[in-house]
Amino acid sequence: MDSYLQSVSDPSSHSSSPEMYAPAVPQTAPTISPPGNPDSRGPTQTVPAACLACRGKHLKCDGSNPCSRCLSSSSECVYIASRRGYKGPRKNSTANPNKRHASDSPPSAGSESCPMLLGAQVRTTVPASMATFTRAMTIPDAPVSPFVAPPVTNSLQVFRTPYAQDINGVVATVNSQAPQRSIPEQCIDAFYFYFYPGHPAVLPKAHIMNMAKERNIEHLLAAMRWVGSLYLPIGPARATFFEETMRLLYAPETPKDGFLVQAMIIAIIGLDGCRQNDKARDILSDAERIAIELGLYTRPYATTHGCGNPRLEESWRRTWWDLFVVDGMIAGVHRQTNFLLYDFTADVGLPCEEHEYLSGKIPRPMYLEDFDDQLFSGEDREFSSFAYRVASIRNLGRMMRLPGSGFSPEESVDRIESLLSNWRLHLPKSKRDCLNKDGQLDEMMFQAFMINHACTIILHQPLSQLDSSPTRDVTACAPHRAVQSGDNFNLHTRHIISAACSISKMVTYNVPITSHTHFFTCVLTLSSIVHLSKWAAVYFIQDEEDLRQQIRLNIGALNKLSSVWRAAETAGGQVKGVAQEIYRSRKAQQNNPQFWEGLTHEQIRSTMSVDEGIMSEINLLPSAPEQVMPPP
DNA sequence: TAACTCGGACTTTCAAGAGT
DNA sequence: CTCTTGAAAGTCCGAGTTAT
Repeated sequence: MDSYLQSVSDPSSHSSSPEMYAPAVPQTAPTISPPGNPDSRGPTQTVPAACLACRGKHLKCDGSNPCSRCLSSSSECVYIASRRGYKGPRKNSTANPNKRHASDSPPSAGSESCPMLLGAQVRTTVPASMATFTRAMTIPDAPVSPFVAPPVTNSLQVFRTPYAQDINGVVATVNSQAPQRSIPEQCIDAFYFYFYPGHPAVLPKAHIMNMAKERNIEHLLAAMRWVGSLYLPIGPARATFFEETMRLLYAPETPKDGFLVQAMIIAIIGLDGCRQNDKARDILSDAERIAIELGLYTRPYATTHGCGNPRLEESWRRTWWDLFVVDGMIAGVHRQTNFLLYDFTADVGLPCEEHEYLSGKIPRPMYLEDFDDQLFSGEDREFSSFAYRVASIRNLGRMMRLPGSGFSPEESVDRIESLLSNWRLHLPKSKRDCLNKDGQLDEMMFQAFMINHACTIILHQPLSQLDSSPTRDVTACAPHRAVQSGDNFNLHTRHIISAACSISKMVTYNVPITSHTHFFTCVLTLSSIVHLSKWAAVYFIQDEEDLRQQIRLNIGALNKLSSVWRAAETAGGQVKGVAQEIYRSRKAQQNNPQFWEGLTHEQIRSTMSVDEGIMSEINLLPSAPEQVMPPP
């Protein structure tokens, strides 16, 4: 972090280029102030930087903030740093590897810089310097959005299909007479539409915009813009948003408060999805430290810092618990951190239901002790979906604290299985699926179930009958774990197959798959490992058609997710590679007449046809990306 | 006729290499 | 270190298109 801070905040660290960006552009703000004094220029003089709205429309910008055009159209006037003249990092950069360039394309996120590829990689203690970021990381290829017109000759044209988001998840196309929305505005909209349902800690949009008028939360807005931009094909602006986010997170002027923790959580998830796990973990550890220093985990924090605003108080409670959940998810999927916050005794209130948060009718919070008490008292009180999500991730923490964390004694496995089953059994009727009362997807319950199923697989796989060695190459989310033999073969196997099927079923909820948390990618990969292991095991031949459908669902989902998250692209490519290997191996086996012994003609024909079917699904996946990232 | 779109001329900026 | 060069990124004029 220090090297990054220095490289960003200390202009003297730039040996040959004194400024990060165009000299005419001040570098102190994420949305930079327009340069120069407009009065000193003649009316026809070209301004050094036009705002995004004017640039997009090819219109003259007066350079003030807000510029006259934005002022008259009441739209957000945003200036971003210029990348003019930049042609990639200097070739002889070895002389000063820490030097940061205007749009420093971070080095390839190959196997070294992309821990998702090598889950077993040991965490580095030295935070990555800014020089380790690649532009490829921040700009996934061909991001798509169902609400944005497909790319046309002029890439800016796509932004002329604006959309707005009703906070309940309903997207309404903005009526064509509404003022045009700037790219940053659209990124914020994309954040709220795609990302927010999965991590609803920050204030709802209207309230965060009001907050921005009173407080310095530019770092939070920058993080929201960057993550929102991942869902939109916005070109170079994304790299700028990313750099501004990273700079502001550690800028001296950024206040160390709950908003910073919120910004960090957003950045952590974005980085993790872009396969920058090292950097994500660095920020996670900083976010945890700051959250603990602030006392975010204590009951009084919300009221003390809520300014008498119940919604803001709720936002602080959500911030702690979302950090808690993200810490657990990162530990669970990569198995390189240890879910630090699990051991932290927090008495902060549990979050309320989403509709209550959005409407502002915030009930008095319930607490984790209430939750634990009701489990033992036997009374079935209903808690919020967020609370069940917290409870689900706590089970993951308990599982991770098992002695000998890889291959636990069966006794311990049984104990954790009881916790997982109890969590499911004690759900109130309204929470037994992922749909709310209106039949809409309840993303908090979705994640709660997702975590529960993932725990089941992680817990039982080592003792299961399925040999996962054919899938050893699938390490996109976590290192491969060899299967040990055990006495309870069939029971463990049934558990993981059932969980893998449940995960595949979760793909079918009728919402954009990219609006789920990006950690769903890793859970899909877990599920795919089970499906592929099952396919590789000849004795499961009887339900291959179901298997084919489940693999198809997983692959379709990974394909969709890869349009936003590079991590999904990697996982999908690895799943494809393994499937091809299994297919080749099956074909080789099938050449041996003994393979077909005892099977009817019909079974032989069906097996071969399902194999072909599975491969045709698999081939829809892109191949695993090269170790060295291609330029964006 | 006003408002909008966007091709493209022109300008600015940077990296790289040559020269001092 | 300065100067030159080539190319990418940026500004915004103005012709063409669309909406009112």
